[in-house]
Amino acid sequence: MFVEPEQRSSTVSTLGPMRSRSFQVGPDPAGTPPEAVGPRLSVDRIVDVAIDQMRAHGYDAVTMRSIARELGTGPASLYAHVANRDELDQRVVGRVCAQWHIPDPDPERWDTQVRESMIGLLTLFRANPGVARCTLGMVSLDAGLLQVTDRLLALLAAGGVSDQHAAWFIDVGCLYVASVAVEEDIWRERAAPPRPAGEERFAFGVELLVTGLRELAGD
Amino acid sequence: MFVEPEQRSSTVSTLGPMRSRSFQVGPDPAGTPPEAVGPRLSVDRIVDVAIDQMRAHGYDAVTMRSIARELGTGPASLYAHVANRDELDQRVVGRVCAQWHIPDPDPERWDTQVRESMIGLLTLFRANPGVARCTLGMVSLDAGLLQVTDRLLALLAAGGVSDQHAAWFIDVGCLYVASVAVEEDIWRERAAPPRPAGEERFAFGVELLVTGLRELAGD
DNA sequence: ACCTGAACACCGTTCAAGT
DNA sequence: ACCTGAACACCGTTCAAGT
Repeated sequence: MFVEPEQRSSTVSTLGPMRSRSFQVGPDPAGTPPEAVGPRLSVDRIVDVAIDQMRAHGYDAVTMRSIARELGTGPASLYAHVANRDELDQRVVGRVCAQWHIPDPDPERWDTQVRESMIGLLTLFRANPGVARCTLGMVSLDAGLLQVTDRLLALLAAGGVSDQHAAWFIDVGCLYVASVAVEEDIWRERAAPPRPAGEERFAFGVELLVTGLRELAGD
Repeated sequence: MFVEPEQRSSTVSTLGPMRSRSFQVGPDPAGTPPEAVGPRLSVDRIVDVAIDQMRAHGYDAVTMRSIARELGTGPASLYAHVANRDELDQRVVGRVCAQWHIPDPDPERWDTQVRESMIGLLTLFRANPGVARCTLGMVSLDAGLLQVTDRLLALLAAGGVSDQHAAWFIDVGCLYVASVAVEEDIWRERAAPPRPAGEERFAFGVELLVTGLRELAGD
């Protein structure tokens, strides 16, 4: 399991160590700080590369060293931008989950909306193989989900779910989705065929949780 | 994160490399093969040490090298008994889950028995910190649970749950229990106080799953 | 068959030094 | 402040050699 020489797409790989300020294009009015035109390293660039490498080669192939290599530097340079590997993984989850769309609550069909949201998260993990594995080391998925937690809480509140139950449900639900995604990643890496009836199995788990919640909120 | 000199309990640490056949006690009739009296290394001894070290120092502190060190040999020696680290982790889970007690089905209160079984698994993981983390790399917990899966299926059958739903429920249920145990391990390793209301939170998840199952099995 | 020492090809992280 | 080379203290695994 190693990272190949990388004939990956576009821009990133063409940015060698010789990139300099003189390549600047467009207006550069008086006070534009240097960072605005793209410093060699940044948290965003590091997270970008981490996600790209996970998608291309799987979670295990991504290391501080492989990221640094692609950015044309040594591993030590990354530590000016992220504290350690754990923080990097957390930021990767944050970046991906920021794309998670949760609808405005419709009290008539809040449970369907919850089901759809959980499927949406799985879809996101499937589009970014390896990222789900980053969540396993985290104490709680919530840390990477601050942005969307409020919208999820609103959805559940529309169904009459108490704040406490809602918080616990989000915990359990995200844990379930992430676990399924991690399993799928492992199968994919072993080049095993996707488990038959995988979709039904996932739907059943979602159904268990939502039905349980509807029932418990009813009384 | 390193393994301390080990002032661990009883027998294991006193078995030095000088252990010899002459310590044999009891009858040794004609044909007893040498393995019967305890070879220096064996899968069981390796798994024993792995579990002991996880309990004492956490999952991350246990490596092929730390296990070999305690057994008075080098890491290469372990590979005569286990194929790799993944297989070792799987055997650790198998050993611990073999202690999982699942009651004979009582159709009157099958759902309570399911609840109690899930609490029983969490109790087992709590008694063996670090072991839950071994399950995360496994494709499915089932691999380490062959022994008890049949008894769980019987329990669910007594509640009128279909075989397919039962299999899926066991998957989801075990995944949930293991995830909660892993979270608790991480908190413990960070010396953080156990999350307040942790017990209630776990019970809520169990309740979601069992209520959902009862409802879905009802129709 | 079982065990070993030594090596291979890696890790994450630190640190003094440079700009 | 940001970046670097070199080093530290590890990993899992392999392999030729021993018994």
